[in-house]
Amino acid sequence: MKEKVLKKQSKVSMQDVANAAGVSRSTVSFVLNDLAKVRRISADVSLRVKEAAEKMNYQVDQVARSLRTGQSRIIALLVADISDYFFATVAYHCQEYAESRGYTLFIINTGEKQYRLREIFNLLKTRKVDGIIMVPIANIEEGVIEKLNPGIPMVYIDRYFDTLHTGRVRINNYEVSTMATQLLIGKGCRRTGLITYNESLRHMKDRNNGYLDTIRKSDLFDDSLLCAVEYINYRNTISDFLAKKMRSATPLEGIFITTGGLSQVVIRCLVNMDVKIQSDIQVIGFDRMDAAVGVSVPYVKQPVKDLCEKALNILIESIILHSDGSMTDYVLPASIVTDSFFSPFN
Amino acid sequence: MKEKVLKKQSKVSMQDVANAAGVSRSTVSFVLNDLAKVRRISADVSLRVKEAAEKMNYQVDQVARSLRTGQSRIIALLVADISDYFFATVAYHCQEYAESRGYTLFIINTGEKQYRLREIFNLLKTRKVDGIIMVPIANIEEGVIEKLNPGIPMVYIDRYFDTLHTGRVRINNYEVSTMATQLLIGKGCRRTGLITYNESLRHMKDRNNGYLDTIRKSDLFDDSLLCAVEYINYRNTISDFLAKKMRSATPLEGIFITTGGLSQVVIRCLVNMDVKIQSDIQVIGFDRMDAAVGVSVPYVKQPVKDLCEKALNILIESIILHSDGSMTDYVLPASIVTDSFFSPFN
DNA sequence: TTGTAGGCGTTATCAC
DNA sequence: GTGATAACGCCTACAA
Repeated sequence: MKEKVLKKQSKVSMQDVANAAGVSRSTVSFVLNDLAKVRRISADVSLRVKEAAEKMNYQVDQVARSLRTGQSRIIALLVADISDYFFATVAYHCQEYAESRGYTLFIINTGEKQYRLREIFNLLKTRKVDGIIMVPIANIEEGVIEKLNPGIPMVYIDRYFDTLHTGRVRINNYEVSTMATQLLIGKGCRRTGLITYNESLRHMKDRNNGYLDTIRKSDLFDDSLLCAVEYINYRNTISDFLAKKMRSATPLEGIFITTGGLSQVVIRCLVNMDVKIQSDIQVIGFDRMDAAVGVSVPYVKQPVKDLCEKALNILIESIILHSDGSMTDYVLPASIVTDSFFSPFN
Repeated sequence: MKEKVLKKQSKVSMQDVANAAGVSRSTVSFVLNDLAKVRRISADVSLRVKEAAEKMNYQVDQVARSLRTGQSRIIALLVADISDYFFATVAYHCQEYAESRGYTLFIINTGEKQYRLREIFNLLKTRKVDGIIMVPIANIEEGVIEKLNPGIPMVYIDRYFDTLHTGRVRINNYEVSTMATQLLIGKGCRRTGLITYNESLRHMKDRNNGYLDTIRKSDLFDDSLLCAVEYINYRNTISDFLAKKMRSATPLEGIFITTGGLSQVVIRCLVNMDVKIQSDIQVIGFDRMDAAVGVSVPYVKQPVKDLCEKALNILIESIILHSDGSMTDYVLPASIVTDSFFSPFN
């Protein structure tokens, strides 16, 4: 007979609970999955099952469940660089919120490397990951990611493309850059520079264009004040640029910087050159201002926590509704903070 | 409404490959798991199977495999705070190395919260995670973690306990703190303070004791120069401490700081107070010195990458050998760097 | 209202 | 040398 009375080691299976409660496996399954009411299982039996499960410390085998259901209650976060503070903060908030929604977060570091994507997507597929939150890889071509994704619901966060391929959550990059630039102009800066990445992704183009359009509108455009760097060796590029511009007869009066990492470098260079921020020069940075010691550097503050929650909300909804392509373009407003001491994020 | 056809396509199972190759599932399994030689399967069949699998883009279903084997080729990293730069760097390197060893890394944020551990361990157990790399939670009592761990191989990284409960990888905290303190004394600092956490874990006690023993040996001990902070509100504590000590008639001449986060705060406070680092006061910090703009602050540099690789090596070995308790205490030497500009880690 | 049984895709133990 | 055939633990029609 196939009565599975035998217990394997210390592992408690559903059958064990069923035996203890004197019911069948299916009854246990229904009760523990809160389907007792739907299946009209008696309160008596229900209680007996729950008590037995509790007493035996029964834990659902998620692997077996995944195999059966094709789902995993796992969401993957594909982040471009986990050692970057901004992304690490994204990871933190996604983890917190995913957990509160009953999902496990799987943090994967793409390292900005496109060649890894195929393998990563395969992995996620074979692990039956339910959904993906992704920070697109720098300078990747439109459509590449979607082509590799084997049908897993996905939402972009932070970075995005010209076209809306899939749901995405982001800040109002263009508008906030406009505001920042206006702020600098309003402070009387006539020669306002831009330090940014040479990047094809739209979020960066939006930040750049917010600056450019505003500068042009005020007739202050000067090509030589732009510094668009590559991802490699940008420290030297920035250092050289600033040295040249600050030593000029007509030095920079203001700078807008489009990412947190670049802002760090700029601040350090300026301090190194003994340029007094907020008096010699006006600066507006992006994200964290850890490098801003002794001075209060205004910066664009992204609502990271809200971004993460929204991204997960959209993703989870499309997982539940099986609506593969939730084409939402969710925009949260960023703000400009003028005192950054000790609280770069929140 | 979207079509579900896309989803269906990539559902090629072992049976499909077997059919295509005209063999049985088991043969396919043996061939693809490199057991062809052991099972003495003909080169002919072997090739046929491999070609079929390739052509159909067959991917092993990891969930089904896990259910069958009880393993997952997943390693979990339980990190105390993923938004901390040091730990984010640990995560980065663990991910990279785990991948190169054929494992997937599952990054979990404990958030320093002990009450989460039970649930997390259950999760890992039911997902059949093969092993754990853990940064113990701050101020947790000895033995608590081991009691909750349901038998999953584990290795500690960075932080550790008095007793060797499980394999661990760490730096020579006591020795490097001693070196740092000697360095300060050597520079002529007679009043050298310590800024550290009030923490029961051994790694911190080692850092503190390295300082204390050295200071005492030189007869320079002064209780009032110690600042041991809690994890909450430490910024104000430090700020107040420094303000008081620097305004004193006999101000601090040197400071040793035992973590990266604290170092940041100290630097910022000092700069804010217009204290000139390296002339008014000598400082040796820990880990990253992003806050150190315009000055070169010496700091203790941990070999993060090596720590991670070693931890994974030990863990994977004990997974493979089924040797639950690899009681290795692996110590890597940290060094003291005197120029921290632009390269805090590596 | 509860129980039976089939199957998810793999691996492993047998026979042939 | 190769192929049936059990498990692994769970969910869920479908019976009873």
